[in-house]
Amino acid sequence: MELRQLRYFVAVAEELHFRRAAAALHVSQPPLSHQIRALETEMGCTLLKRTRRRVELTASGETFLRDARSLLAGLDGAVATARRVEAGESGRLRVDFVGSALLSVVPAIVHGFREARPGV
Amino acid sequence: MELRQLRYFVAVAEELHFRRAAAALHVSQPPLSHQIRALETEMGCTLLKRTRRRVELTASGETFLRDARSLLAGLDGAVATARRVEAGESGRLRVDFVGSALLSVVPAIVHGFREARPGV
DNA sequence: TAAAAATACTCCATAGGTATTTTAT
DNA sequence: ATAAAATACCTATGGAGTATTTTTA
Repeated sequence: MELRQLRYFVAVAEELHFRRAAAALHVSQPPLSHQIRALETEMGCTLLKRTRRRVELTASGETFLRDARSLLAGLDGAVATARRVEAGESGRLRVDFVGSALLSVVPAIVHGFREARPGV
Repeated sequence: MELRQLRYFVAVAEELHFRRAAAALHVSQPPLSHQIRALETEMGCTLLKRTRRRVELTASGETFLRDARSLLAGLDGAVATARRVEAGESGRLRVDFVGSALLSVVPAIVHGFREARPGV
């Protein structure tokens, strides 16, 4: 399985139309159909129900669509995080504090920092 | 970016050795080096620091390794979930309950169910 | 019958292989 | 000097394109 197949699947699931999805992806319709079928074959799932006038999501398709979107978004986030870490390497934060701050201020700062920069 | 690159990166990060990672992936070393470099170029990050005797992870590499592993695991989970939904389609669960259970038993069941079948 | 997806085939981009060079200790 | 990654180059798998057929409402 490759990310291309997830991206193609999400596009078809959003358009519910292979030709329009293909246009949105800047590819032609047959390769798109082929990749979706390869994905379904590998997963052993029928993700889309094709009828003459409409394409609709099956139950497993609905489920996988949510997960695929979340994975693609997670990937974007992971790349963005890595880039921030890369950019911050030469500007590492120096934190000095007195002992009494250890159990109050520092944990709060760290907590906020980790929320702002997930994965760091 | 493609999943192959994430899988290759995780393999190299685990072995910290291109040749051994290539062997584990059943590919040869040059294509592996090439894919890792393509990944780094696309991300704009130096994920690995290559020296003569050792390969080591940079800060962004450490961060991205955690996220890549989590994404790959998430993908496996998503596929497994979709397969369970596919298999369960003809056996959907019917739940009946009395009003008084709404605020106690049902939430507990749903909670346990969602833990057992993430994404459903 | 018409609009849309599936097939058939062709081509080419690129993933992957082999041979070799470069590099760092 | 040597072990390991990078580079150069070639091959071939499979992703993508065009033309066409099949399908079903």
